[in-house]
Amino acid sequence: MSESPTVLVVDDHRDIRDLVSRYLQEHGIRTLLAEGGVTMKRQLRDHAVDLVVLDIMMPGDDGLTLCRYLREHTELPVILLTAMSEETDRIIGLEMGADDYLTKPFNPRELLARIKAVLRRASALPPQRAPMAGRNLRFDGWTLDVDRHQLTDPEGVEVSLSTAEYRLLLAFLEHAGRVLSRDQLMDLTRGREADAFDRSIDNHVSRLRRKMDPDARHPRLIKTIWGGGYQWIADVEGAAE
Amino acid sequence: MSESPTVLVVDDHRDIRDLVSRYLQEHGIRTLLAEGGVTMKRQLRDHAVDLVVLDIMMPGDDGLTLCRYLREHTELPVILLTAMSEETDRIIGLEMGADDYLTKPFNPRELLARIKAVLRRASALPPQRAPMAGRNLRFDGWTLDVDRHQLTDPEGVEVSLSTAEYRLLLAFLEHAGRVLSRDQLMDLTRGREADAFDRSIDNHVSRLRRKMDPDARHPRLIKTIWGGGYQWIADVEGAAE
DNA sequence: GCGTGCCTGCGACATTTTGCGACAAAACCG
DNA sequence: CGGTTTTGTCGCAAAATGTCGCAGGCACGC
Repeated sequence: MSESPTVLVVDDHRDIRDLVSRYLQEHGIRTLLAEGGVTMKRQLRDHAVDLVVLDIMMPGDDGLTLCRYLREHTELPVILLTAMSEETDRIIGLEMGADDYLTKPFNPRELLARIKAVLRRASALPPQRAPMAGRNLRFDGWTLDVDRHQLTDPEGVEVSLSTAEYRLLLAFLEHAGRVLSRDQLMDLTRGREADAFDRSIDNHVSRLRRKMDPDARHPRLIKTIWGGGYQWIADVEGAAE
Repeated sequence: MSESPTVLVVDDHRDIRDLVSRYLQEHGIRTLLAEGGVTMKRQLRDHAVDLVVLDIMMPGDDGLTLCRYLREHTELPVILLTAMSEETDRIIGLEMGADDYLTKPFNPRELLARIKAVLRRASALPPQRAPMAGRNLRFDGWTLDVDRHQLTDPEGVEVSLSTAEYRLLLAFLEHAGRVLSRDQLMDLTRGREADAFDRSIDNHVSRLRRKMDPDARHPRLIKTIWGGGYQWIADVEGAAE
C-alpha cells in the first residue's frame, strides 16, 4: 500500500469526483471514478481496487444500496460521504458496516487522512510484542531495558526517552534490519491517524538521532531510505529476529 | 482504551440508536450500530469492538439470545438496556453474564458512565487475588508491610502514608511493570468515577514521588507514560506477579 | 460546640512532550 | 548542472503532566 493504493470514488456530482480525484492523485493515490452503481460495478470488475469512497446521497441506486452491495459482494473497506445534517444516513451507514464516514462539506485532507488510516490498518505488520518482554536489548554498546523503558549509553549513563521516542526505538529494534515506511512506523508506535503531511515520524527520528546517533553523515543506528522510510542497521542482541 | 474505545449499540429503535450514538461520539467514543442480530454479527466480524450495548427487548432474535451469543462467542463486555418493569429480564441478563444494565428510560450520561466503568474494569488486570495479605513487599530497598500499611525506607526509617497514598502504592505493587491508566488507577484505589479533568491521581503520584522517588528525571519507581498513565518499574519481591 | 490538624481534591500555573508549518539541506533526475 | 522531490530540523503552539497553595471535609480532643 505504500506503493500506490487505488481508490474508487463513487459520486454523482462531477465536481466532487473531480475535486477528490485531483486531490488524491496529487498525494500519491490512484483514483478510479464512477457516477453511479452501474459504473461502480464495472470499475470493480475491471480493476483492482483497495478502497471505495461512496457518496450516500445519490439518485437511482442510492448510496446505502450500493454500500450494502459492497458489503455483501466484496471485502473492500468503505468510507461514506454524507450530507451534514443527515445523521440518519450516517447511522445507517455505520450499521451497514462502513469503515468510516465524512460529512459534507468535507476537507479533502481529512478524507485523505481517513483513507490512509483505513488502508494502514489493513496492511499492518504482524505485531511481535510478547517475546520482547523482560529482556534487555543491546546494540552497539547501548542497552535498552524493555521493562523499565530505560536506555543506557555505552558509558553506562542513563539517557531518558520520552514515551514516543521509546516506542519508536522499540519498533526499530523489533524489526531490526527491515525498511519501515513512515506509515508502518506510525502504526507500530501508535496506530494514530496520520495526517497527509504528518512529519512527526521524521521529527521523532531526528530527536532519537540527536540523543543516540549524532553523526548524521554516517549513522550507525538509523539509516534513511530515500523514498522508503527508515531502517535499523545495527545488530541487536536479545531480539527475536 | 484511553485511545478511543469502540462501542457497538444494538437496538431496533432508530431513535435510541441515534440518541446514544450521538451522545457517545460527543464524548470521545466511537460507535457502531446494529438494528438486530444479523447486523450485529457483521459488525463484530468487520470491526474491533470493545463493548456492546444491547437492548434486551427486540423482535426476532431477542436480546437475551444475542446476549448469550456474545457470551459464548466473544469475550466482550455487555451492557443491557431493559424496559423499566422488566425486572425478570434484567435478572436473567445479569445471570447470563452481562456486565451491567440500565433501565429505560435512561440518562445518556448514566450510560456513558457505565460504559467507562465497564471498560476500565475490562481493560484491567488480573483482579487482585487475596495473596497480598500478610506479606511484606520489598522493592529497591524499601519495605511495605501490607498488614500494617506501613512503609519503611532503605535506611529503616518509617515513612507514613495516607490512605490514598497507600492504596495507590499497593495498586502499583500489585501490577508492577504494567502501564496503568488514570482510569484504572482510579478503579484500583477507589472504584470512583473519573471526571474528565480529574487530576487527583496525578496529585497522589506526585505526593508519593516526593516521599519515595525524588529524582524526577530518572524515576526508579514510578514512570510516567505520556498519554498512557503510570508504570511501576522497580522489581518487587513478594509480589504475586 | 469548637478549634486543630491532616487528608483530599481542585484550580492555577510551570514544565514537558508532541505535532505541525516552514524552510534549509540533501538526494534524485535528466 | 538546474529543477524537483524528499528529508532534516527549528520554532511555535497545543496538549499532557508536575506541582503548589488553598479550602472543604473529617476525625479527634477539649
